[in-house]
Amino acid sequence: MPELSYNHSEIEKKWQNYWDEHKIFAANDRGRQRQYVLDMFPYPSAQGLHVGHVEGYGATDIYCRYLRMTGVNILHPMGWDAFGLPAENYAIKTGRSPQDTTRANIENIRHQLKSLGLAYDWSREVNTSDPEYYKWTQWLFLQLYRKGLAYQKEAPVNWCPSCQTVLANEQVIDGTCERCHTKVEQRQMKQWFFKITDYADKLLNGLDKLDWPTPIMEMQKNWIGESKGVLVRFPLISIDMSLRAGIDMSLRAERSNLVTTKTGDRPAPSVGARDDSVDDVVEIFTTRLDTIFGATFLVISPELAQKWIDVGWQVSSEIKKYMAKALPGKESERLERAAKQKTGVNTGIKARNPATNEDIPVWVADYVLGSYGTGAIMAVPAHDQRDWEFAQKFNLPIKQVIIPTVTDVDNPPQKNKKDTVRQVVHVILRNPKNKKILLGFLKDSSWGDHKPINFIIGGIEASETPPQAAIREIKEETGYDDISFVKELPFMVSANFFQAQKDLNRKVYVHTMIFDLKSERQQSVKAAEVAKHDFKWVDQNQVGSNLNIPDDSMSWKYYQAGGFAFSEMGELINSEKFSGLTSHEAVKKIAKAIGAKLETQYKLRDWLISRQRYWGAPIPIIHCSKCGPQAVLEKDLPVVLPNDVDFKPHGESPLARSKEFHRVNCPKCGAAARRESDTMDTFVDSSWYWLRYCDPVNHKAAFDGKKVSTWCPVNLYVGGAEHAVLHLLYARFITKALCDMEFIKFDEPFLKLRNQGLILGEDGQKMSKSRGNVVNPDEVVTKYGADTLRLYEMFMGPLEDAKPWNTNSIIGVRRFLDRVWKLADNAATADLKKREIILLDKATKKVTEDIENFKVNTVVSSLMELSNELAKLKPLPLEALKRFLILLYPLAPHISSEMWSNLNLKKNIWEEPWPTWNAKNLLDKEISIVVQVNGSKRSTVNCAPGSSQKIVQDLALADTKVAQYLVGRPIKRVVFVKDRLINLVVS
RNA sequence: GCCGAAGUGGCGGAAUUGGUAUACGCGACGGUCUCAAAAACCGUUCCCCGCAAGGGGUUGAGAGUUCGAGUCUCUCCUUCGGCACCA
Repeated sequence: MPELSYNHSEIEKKWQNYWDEHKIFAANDRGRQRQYVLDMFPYPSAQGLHVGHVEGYGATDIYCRYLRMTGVNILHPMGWDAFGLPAENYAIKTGRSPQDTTRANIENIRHQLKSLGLAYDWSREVNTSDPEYYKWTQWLFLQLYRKGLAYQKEAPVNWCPSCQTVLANEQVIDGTCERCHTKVEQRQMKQWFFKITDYADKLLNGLDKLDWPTPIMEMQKNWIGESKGVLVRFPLISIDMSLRAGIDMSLRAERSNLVTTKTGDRPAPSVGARDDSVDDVVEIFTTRLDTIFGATFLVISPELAQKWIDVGWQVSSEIKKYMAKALPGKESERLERAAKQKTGVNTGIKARNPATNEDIPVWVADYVLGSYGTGAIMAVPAHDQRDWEFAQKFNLPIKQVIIPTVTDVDNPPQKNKKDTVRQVVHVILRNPKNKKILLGFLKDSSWGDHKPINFIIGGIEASETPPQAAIREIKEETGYDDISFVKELPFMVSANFFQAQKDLNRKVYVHTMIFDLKSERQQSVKAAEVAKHDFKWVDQNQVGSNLNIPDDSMSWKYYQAGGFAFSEMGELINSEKFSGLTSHEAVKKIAKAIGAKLETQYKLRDWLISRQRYWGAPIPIIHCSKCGPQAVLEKDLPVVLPNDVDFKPHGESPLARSKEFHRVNCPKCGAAARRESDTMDTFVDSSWYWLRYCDPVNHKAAFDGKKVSTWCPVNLYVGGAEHAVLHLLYARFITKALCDMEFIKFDEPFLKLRNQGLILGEDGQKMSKSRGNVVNPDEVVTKYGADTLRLYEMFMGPLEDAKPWNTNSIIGVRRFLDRVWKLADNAATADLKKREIILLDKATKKVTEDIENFKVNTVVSSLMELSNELAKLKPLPLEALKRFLILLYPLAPHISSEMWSNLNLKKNIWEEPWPTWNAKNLLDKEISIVVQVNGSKRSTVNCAPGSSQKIVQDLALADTKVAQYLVGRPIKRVVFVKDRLINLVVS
């Protein structure tokens, strides 16, 4: 423990009280130059704040204190994300009501925040569990309900058996509950959803104009999961069922809300609405229409199969058995099972491929999801890995329709040479006795340095089949004549290269033929052939490293893997008149030819917001047996949580068992009705809290539009990255919805976002109670002070990085503050010398720019460097000390306020304007310039800033260290960078 | 498997965005003060050769672009985060 030169507890408390009492940080709605800087509000947990909070909150505090001194009026509020499960679970265990524990936790955390000296406007505090707040959360629900953006439906939902409630997709992590990591089950339940899918495209496009970290934007993009493709209708043949009335055999009608096209332009329900369908039709979605000639079967999801059964499809017992296994399954388990091994059953139904007019079998398999696209796919095993695996397992035909085109980089096609196309055979000749493969090593000098090593190669003559050509080439080139044809590799490749010997560019289509040697009998080979290449038998596992032409490398890879799906784009083959087109061209042309419809699909699902729990905002709906679900009248809000309930979860909300709560009259007909007993996901509360800060005590509305436009959208938002697809996505959705309803005038809530990284324990692991590596910020504040803790957390490294805590390192920061404290001992009135002004102006520039860019770690370094320099000055001019204290103030506000007040000046330190610097002062009188010879540093020379190349070059040439490198080597070139370096390039 | 971020001393990390790599701090070592210890202060501290002057090497690995690469390009390796049968 170091000796402390100042009493941090005393002075920190003193200034915290002063700021509080004088309301120094209250935001002014009428101030000019406004900025809204927001922290993600905490959940008031019993554990209180952790050091991770301090990092993010500290960073915004520094930024705000700095901005205030530059004359900006800041809104920087704080509040409580107070609803949620832990309080309720604690109530179940102890019987203490969530209201009580939450209140106590808030008291504690508010105290912690104040003890860190964070400059919040406490008059705007919000608490999402306060009826004055959740009244407006319920109001928000009603607005969405009226707009058709909140709806109830029976659907398979994620059920956490431990939390006894449903979860949103975003809250399921690796098939487990994000809270308790219990495996999530699927249940069929009637639940409330917000129609976030209506905004899929807007949520995606809106990202472009935001200043957000790339990883967060990428995560949102992936979560929204846009893919552009087409819908293709496959007529069904020989389906054995009683309904041939033109029913759209896809899941689309039922799930139309999930297929998002343009907002407000959703497909009409199509059951019975098709007048053009002669046969029943199954519609599939594909992004690879270019592969349709390779669609050798069709797969429907168990969900779609069930729908067919529901409308009268008579199925075999085999299918029934499969459905029983595949369908009711909990989806996570189903996926797990399917990942290991594909399963499925042939339905016996045929579908007509509209491109080939071939009839292909229709299978049911659980690797096709009922919840995406149309619930049915065309399977193209040659070009899709999943279809490939399925085809392998069930012995279904695989037809290659896309060919990869490779270019031989060693012998690339050349400009102004004749282009030729030909069909060729490449032969993999195997010796079954020793498993060796015959490779040809070309000797022909026309190939230059890059002599091909490849299989036996030859052109296919017009009169030949590929196997015939292969036999001929084997005999001609190698003399082996006792051979047997095994098969053609079902994978053609195409290669482009320049053939110097013939002086032309070749594009070849490679048919790879596999042959076995029956015996080693060999005929003699013509001298001309012998001169061209050597043939060598190469061990099977050496083949890959020997081959040096890309087409054979690729074929060999395919051969060795036992085949794979080639899923990249390429050139079409075996596709009738579309053969020869690129994938890209083919999509449009085939779509036009078969009448496929362009469509965009999203992975995003609607937001499930009901929770079967107590500690949340009740959903303001009344169920009337006559009138159906009715919105609670706005004048009757809030629907208040009853206090006297049994918290124990039973799979329905505890509220359902409070008669007093659920017995109501229908607001429409007045008859006895039942109040909705589910509460809302807490992410609904937090999706709009930042709006309430602008007008926190409004009793008549959620917020006043004018007050919101005063501050919003939020200029800077700082918080953890774990909310990437939760809170941050939901808040954007709610903002867009409120904008469309004209409650607000902007459609993005947070213009600039920064994430603080995780603070890890000293062991480099994530902090957790079970690991025992949790650091309590209160202890650090008590021992070293809030200024030290704030400074240390900033000094650890870049804001957004994950950083391990190191208790030892804190001492360095505290030592720094102790030295700062002692600076005052040497302070005296004295004029600043030129050198000192340069020092201060340089530091001012660095600190200012780094704060603006959130590079707070280097701000601390700069302040340390500056204080080390100032400590050498005896006496230390008063103006220098003042400047230093101002620069330090945003980071360590207590010590700098105290030292400032000790100087007996008129104003408080935070009332001072932020210092500026004079660009002229940033230059030293003399600077050192690096002298390089051929790019290596050899010396430095000193000269005045701005010196010309001539001056610097003369100095450099006069330097003895440089001279020794120039002996006998004339200077070819000189690179001169003003004020930085000179590089002498010699031969 | 796919998407993203990142690899620099014993450790946390700097590097004016292509121009003196290792700032600042921790730790370690040596010293001052002390009966002693702690604290504080001063000095040394990337690696190798050398008594020294000096020289050589070094930013996960390998190639490339450039007068010059931690920084740009490609390939690969490792770690972390996200998604994962999304057709």
